[in-house]
Amino acid sequence: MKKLLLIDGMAAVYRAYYALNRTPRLNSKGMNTSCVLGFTTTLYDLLRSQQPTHVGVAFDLQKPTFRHEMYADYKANREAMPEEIQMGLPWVKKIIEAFRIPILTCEGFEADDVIGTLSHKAELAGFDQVVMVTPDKDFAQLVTPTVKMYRFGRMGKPDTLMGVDEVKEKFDVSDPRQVIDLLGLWGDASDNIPGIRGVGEKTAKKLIAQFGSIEQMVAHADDIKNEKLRIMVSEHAQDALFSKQLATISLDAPIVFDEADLQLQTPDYELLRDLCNELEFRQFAKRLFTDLSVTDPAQAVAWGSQNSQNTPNVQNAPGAPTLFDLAPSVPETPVVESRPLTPEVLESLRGRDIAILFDGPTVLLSTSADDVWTVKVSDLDLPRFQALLQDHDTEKLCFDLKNLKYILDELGALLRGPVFDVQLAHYLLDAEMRHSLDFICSSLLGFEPQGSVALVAALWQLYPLMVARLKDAALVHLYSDVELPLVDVLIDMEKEGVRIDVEALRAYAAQLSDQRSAIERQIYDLAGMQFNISSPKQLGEVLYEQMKVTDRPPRTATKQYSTAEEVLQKLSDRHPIIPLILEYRSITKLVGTYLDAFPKLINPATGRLHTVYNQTVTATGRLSSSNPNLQNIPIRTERGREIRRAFVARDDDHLLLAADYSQIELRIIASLAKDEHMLHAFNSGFDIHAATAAKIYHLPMEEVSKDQRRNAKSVNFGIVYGISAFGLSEQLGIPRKEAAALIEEYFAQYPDIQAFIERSKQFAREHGYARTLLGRRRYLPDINSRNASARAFAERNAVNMPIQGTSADMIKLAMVRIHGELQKRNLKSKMILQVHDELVFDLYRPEEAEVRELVVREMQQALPLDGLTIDVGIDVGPDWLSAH
DNA sequence: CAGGCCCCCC
DNA sequence: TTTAGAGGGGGCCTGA
Repeated sequence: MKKLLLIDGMAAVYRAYYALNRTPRLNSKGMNTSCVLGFTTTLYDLLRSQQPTHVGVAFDLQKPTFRHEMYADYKANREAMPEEIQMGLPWVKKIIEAFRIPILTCEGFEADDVIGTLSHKAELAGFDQVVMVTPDKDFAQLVTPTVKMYRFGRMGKPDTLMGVDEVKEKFDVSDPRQVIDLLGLWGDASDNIPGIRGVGEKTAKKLIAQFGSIEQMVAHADDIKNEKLRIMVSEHAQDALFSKQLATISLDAPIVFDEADLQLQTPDYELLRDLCNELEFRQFAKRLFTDLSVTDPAQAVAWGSQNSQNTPNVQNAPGAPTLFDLAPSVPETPVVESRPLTPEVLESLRGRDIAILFDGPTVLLSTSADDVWTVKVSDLDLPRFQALLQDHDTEKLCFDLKNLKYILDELGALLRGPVFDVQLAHYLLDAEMRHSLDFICSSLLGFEPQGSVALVAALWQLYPLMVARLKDAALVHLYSDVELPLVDVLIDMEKEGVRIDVEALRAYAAQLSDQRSAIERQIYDLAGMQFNISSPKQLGEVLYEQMKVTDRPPRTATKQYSTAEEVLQKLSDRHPIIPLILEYRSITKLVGTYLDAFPKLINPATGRLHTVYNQTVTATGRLSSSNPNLQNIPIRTERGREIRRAFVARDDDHLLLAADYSQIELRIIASLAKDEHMLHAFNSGFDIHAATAAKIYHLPMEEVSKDQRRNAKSVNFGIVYGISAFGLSEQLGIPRKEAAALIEEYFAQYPDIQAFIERSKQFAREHGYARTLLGRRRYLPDINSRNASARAFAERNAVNMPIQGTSADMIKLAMVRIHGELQKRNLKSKMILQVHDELVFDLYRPEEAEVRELVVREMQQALPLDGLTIDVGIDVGPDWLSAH
């Protein structure tokens, strides 16, 4: 059995870097070792899991290759290699040497070609198995029964070992070697390889299958029946052939296949140990030590010892066990068996901590990673189940508590006692990651549990991990006192829903639709043709090709014609059709997104509209709302605002009450920055934007003009978002220089704000994350990036997140308290909506005074800010519009 | 069904 | 030569 493992060295280094550098690893000398450590463990794990007999790591020589010229654009735009990787590379090479693995290079060719050529030659030389380790799907072209592709997963996706079957399934091509034709034709957006625009993946597949290859297709392009396709293929024939050439991996690079050289050797333990010491890879060294001790206690004694004389010289000793004779150290997916959840078992589980998971019609309970019971919901002994869940003294472990409670609710079961929600905890630990249980398991446990039985068992492995990490990150308070109690609040709000005046909605929709029809006709008349106005593609063609409303058509990031509102706004006096299109768009949006959508979403059982609040979506800690999204109901324009009239109180005994934080984000900045001027303006009840204008224009407040106030308001907003001169100039429609001057004057007048912004960035640079007043975190891995735009993005987030996130913390706390008070006092008024800085209630009229007082007080006191009082505006009315 | 584009909110 | 260049969201449409 001969098995060759070929690793793309740079790809492994890059991937290691991006995977680990979220929390940069610095050793005591200040060296960032993330990519070296990641590479080392990757290499080690691959050797352990793949158990090859032969191995090699391929690198580019970083010299011009035959592709360089063709790739010129791409190479020029390519992001510079991060400094950490540059520093790490020599160490990576030392590690590879210590493992006694040959480094494979070939002048004029890239690592891909080295891997391609060697895998091909190994196959010809009678190897039983070749595994190519790479992130690149182009390698699918090389996969055969002998050659497999071990593909690094991209962000959050697991690695996969793909053989012929998987490649076939994935690429849907009968002969995997034909995959190249598809890739060539389609292009690869990530590498800027030109494809054929206008021909999609599926069409390409069909065409290639029809002709056999790209070359054949191009040669016989005239035979293509579909006119559009025929033209596309003929016009872009060169692109297609070129793309194929770029994406083709060489199988004949001038590199010698030396079987003896590639043979797996016993590592140079002494060198490895020294490297681990020098780099301070304590965990890895410990793992190596432990693994070694399994096979050979003599080695275990030597490993990690400072005295190198104790290191046994096992190098190439015939018959000596090598490191890689060991079982794979990549955690294997544990096999968990479940037992039937009988009434007797249910009874016996009383008093135990329970993990609960539902999988469709099945309920799964577990008391440890090894003990799982399942039963069909229909066969469940309900009374005993209910009794079990209501035990005050036992802990309930779950995933997605809100959803679980909905399911239990239908069964009439109530959850009591302490609860732990793995998903919610994971959200607090790293909000921007994915929060599916599969993903959490593979990223934190290193394996993907197969099936729900394994998943419910995995909860017990995740639980201590999450608790420890919450403690380490000082997130326990936020978890226990904010997010977890909020679950019940959100459930109640969702269940309450809001009443909609469907008739008003329908009448308004009809009225707007009539207006739209008239506008539509005018547009067709002006264009001289009918087309789909809602299709940006068609609209772009009509405006810029047919009508030529401008000789410099604006483009989107993907080179399509842009028809964005902002763009059309600027062109609006070029042709009368443009204002009509904007009008059409605005009406279509209102009708499609709101007026037509709401009636369909009204729950027939309650007659009310129930949104879903998602607690684990946003990067900053805000909630989001969907189905429908009730956080984006129009208010800015007259026409849009009307929609709010349809949001009405429950009945004649009720009114809607709306309470909102006034200028909360600016207040938070003022408080965090301890800016006296701004605090004073707020505490004196000044119009904050006018006060700002007065300062930057050096005028008394009374003399501030409307325009000056508007400018100041934009700067204030800009501060929240992470200001830039460009953004401000766009926003205000003023030259960039003026915008820059405004910002400069702002900072001169508010030095504390500027200092706060700098502090926020500095904190993120030092810690790798931004945080709110309550300690909520957002990780910013790009904060020290060499890529200026990535770094700038991270810096803006470093400033914005503490502000937006603190505001989210505040209103969440207020919601928990208000909900608690309403329940405690047994009030009939209900909290029904949250819109980031606003809460809406179905107010029972007799309770108006009490609820007003309660809501304002709790909102103000939920999270006191240093140096200023928090202002809450409050109003009531029969509908949402009049409650503003 | 995903991705692009667009537009509504805070 | 073109675009993007202020944070956070969600929904609709197209094209396959």
